[in-house]
Amino acid sequence: VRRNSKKEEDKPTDREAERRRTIIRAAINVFAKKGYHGCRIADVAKEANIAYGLVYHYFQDKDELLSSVFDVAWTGFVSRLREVASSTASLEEKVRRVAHVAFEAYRKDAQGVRVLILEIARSPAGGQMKRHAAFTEVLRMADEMFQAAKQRKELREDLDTLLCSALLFGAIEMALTSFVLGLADGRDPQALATAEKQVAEAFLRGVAASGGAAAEWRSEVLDDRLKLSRRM
Amino acid sequence: VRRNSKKEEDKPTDREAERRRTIIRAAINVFAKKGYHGCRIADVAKEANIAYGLVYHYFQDKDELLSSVFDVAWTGFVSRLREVASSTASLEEKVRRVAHVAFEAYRKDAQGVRVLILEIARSPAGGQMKRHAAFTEVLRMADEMFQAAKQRKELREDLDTLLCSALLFGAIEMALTSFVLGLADGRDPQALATAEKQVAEAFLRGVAASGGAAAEWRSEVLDDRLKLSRRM
Amino acid sequence: VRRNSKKEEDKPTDREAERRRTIIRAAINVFAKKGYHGCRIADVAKEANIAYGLVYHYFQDKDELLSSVFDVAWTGFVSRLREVASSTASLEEKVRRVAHVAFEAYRKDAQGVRVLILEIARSPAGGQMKRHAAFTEVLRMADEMFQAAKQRKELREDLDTLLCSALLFGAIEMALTSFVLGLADGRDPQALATAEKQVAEAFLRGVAASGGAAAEWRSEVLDDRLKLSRRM
Amino acid sequence: VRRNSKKEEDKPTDREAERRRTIIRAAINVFAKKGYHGCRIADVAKEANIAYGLVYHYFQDKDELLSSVFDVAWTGFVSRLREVASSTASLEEKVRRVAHVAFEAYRKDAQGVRVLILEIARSPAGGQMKRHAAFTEVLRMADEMFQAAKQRKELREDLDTLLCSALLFGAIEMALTSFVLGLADGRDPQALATAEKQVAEAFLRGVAASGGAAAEWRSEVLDDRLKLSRRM
DNA sequence: AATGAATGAGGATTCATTCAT
DNA sequence: TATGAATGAATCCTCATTCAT
Repeated sequence: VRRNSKKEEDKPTDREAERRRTIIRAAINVFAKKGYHGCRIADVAKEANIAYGLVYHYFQDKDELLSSVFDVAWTGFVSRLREVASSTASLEEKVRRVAHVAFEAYRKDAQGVRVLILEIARSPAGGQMKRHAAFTEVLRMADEMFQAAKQRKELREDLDTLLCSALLFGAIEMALTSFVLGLADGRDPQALATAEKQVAEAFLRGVAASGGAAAEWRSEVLDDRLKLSRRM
Repeated sequence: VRRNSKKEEDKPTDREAERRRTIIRAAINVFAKKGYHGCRIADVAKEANIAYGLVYHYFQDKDELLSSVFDVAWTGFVSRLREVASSTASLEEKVRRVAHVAFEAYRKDAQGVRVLILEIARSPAGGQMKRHAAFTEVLRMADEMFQAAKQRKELREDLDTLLCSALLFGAIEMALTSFVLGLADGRDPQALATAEKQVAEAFLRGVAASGGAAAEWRSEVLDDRLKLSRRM
Repeated sequence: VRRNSKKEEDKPTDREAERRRTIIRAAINVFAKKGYHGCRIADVAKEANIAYGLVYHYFQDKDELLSSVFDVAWTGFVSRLREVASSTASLEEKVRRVAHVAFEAYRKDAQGVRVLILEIARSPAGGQMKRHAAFTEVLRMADEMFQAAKQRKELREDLDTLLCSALLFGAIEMALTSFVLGLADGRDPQALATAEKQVAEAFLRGVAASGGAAAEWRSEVLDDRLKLSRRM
Repeated sequence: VRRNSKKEEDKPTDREAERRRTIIRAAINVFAKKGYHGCRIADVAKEANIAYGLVYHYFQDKDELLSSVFDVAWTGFVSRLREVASSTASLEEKVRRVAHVAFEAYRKDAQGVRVLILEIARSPAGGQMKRHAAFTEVLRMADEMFQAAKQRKELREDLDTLLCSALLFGAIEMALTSFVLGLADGRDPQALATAEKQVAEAFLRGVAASGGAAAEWRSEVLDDRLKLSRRM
């Protein structure tokens, strides 16, 4: 008399989780189109093809929805980064993999990355430290990775590790931004592959042609700083 | 009864320009504190110590004010960049100077840079292409700079110039972001000076310790990409 | 297979009636805690430990539930009053019994009386004449009681009977209110007993010490009314 | 050149105060019609002939408006009561004056009293203790009045003073309620005058015909309480 | 009967913008 | 110019009610 598959008993929870995912996905799309603050609950509901009020069954309020969007978009990314950072590979390998994780995320869900880059990672300086913290988290994680690399002599001794972290993610982020903004063609797999490779390569070896005037580097920078400082 | 010297006739215009500047400065401060979208006209007026109705004498509407904020914060920066990019200096020198311009902007007006970085450069993907365009403009300018450098063999041949632009500004921006977010101490001049120097240096020479496993680099990246791609 | 005793056939109805009672009781408790308007269907359902959709099996809508709450709380009270009013006892006895009915109701179900006093008897002036009417009903009933008493010379000749009704119930209600609001301790049986006795006594004999300046009473009230009327 | 009347300089403040009063008056009217909770800001604005956004210039939110309504309606009443209670008149005189204050309030502003009686004095048990406290305040004030009277032997010795307070205000309130509800004709000045006089008179001397069966009063009440208590 | 997901109208509140002074 | 009162569209959120299971 009783229907007995495990599947059926799980369904209620599954349904709910699925709905939440649907709504979050809709929210991500709306973000991508209208931006973080232009995102109205009504838009999300319409995008998700559900009634307005239903959003409030699954999320306390707009803020919780927004936080969830962030979590979903961010958590997977961070856990993949952590995996790479904590591996035993060489620094070079790790850097390439970090770039790969970021570009792969873009390939899989450009929309999500768009939101991450344009809307969430930086913006609402005001209320939500969660994002702030999350952003910081990644830099710290990379910082540790570079510190370890420094001890293993894989990193130039003179470089600050936190700065290296900033540079790596800044480079990656801006590279993706150029795709997000349409300066480069994100639909061209070759372009993405090249960018991914070059980001890591340039980060590791620099952009200057070898044999260049590297020697002159330590010359006094302060002099032209004085000259320049009045210009602003 | 009325004195009619040149001075007096100029004054209205001066006054107006000054008022505009006052309001824009107030807007920048509010942005820095509350973020782009948390910025209400009333807040700006209060920060500028004027009645909020008065804002509408100097600016068509909120959008024009926002655009003006952007222009003020952006224009000076871009013109300084252009100056550097169009100079005859070597690529290395140019890169150092670009970094210097950016860091100097931060030293002069951290608040303004904060706004540029956290609020304006990216966010309101929706309405304002102006910012979009402006952002693009810088990347294109740098692109030309790198193309020229490539021709002069100052840039590694294998690197895409647009990507180099993205990397340079990504690195600079994220380095400044680490100050903006408080990960690094922006009040310490030494920290800023070091960061400025290292950003340029790392961009030019890379972060990898020389003599490292550079040889393995050209080995097949695609292989592990295949392995990794399933993990996401 | 199916047993078909009377019992079973009655049960559905019993069940339903019991459910209704459960829900109404829950509603009363919620009213007492959150007030008439703070009472959401969901709260009632939770208090009754049922799904909130189920409320709609037993009640047409919120209004019917509210009406039912009112009926349950009110009907018993009124029928007891009617019993007293229509008895052949003396006015004094009747008054004491009316007070007793009211205080006994409080002893049995302070929560219910609380609702009656604070929420239902007066408030939603708007939609529901039912309550209005019910309130009126009691005053009319008492009015008749006092008219009869007047004819039997048990009531002072100069007093308006409707006014007497208002005074009696006003006195009782406010006395209970002082318990409901916690000004007097409703958990102290002695306090309740005293209040009950004194309400009736004071209503019948007045509060003024006997032998007092009763004579001056008929003096002109209008005079000081004129003086006072300007002060408002 | 300068216009110099005091009046003009006061105007801004006056205007504001006047507006607030206008809005509060409108709110009172809406309350009287639709009840405390049926009162929408939009209704108040319409009643006051202003845009509803304007309400928010003068009041923080709905709650502050409601509180203000309460204050306006209550404060004057209480201060008049206090005046009476603290005077040196005899208890009888004071009681008459208290009744007069209440009835006069009704004559002056039946709508306001209606709101006080039907909506504010009791209802929103939930949020606002302000009203609660205010209600209590009056009872306490009267309590002190009766305590003093007791010491001067103007009050029957056996009566609890707090109970007397409750009875007095209960009687007055219910008498007014009968007008508010339309059971008695509030537009008939004679009816009001009579009610006022009789409320005080009945409160002081009781309703029972003199020479009645007063003697039997102290007979056992407990006996019939036992009998009655099972009836409920 | 019972459940709670789904719906959407209703109402509070905010804030850009206008306008009378 | 300068002020801030006035306006009302836009948007969040609540909650009574319906409905599929």
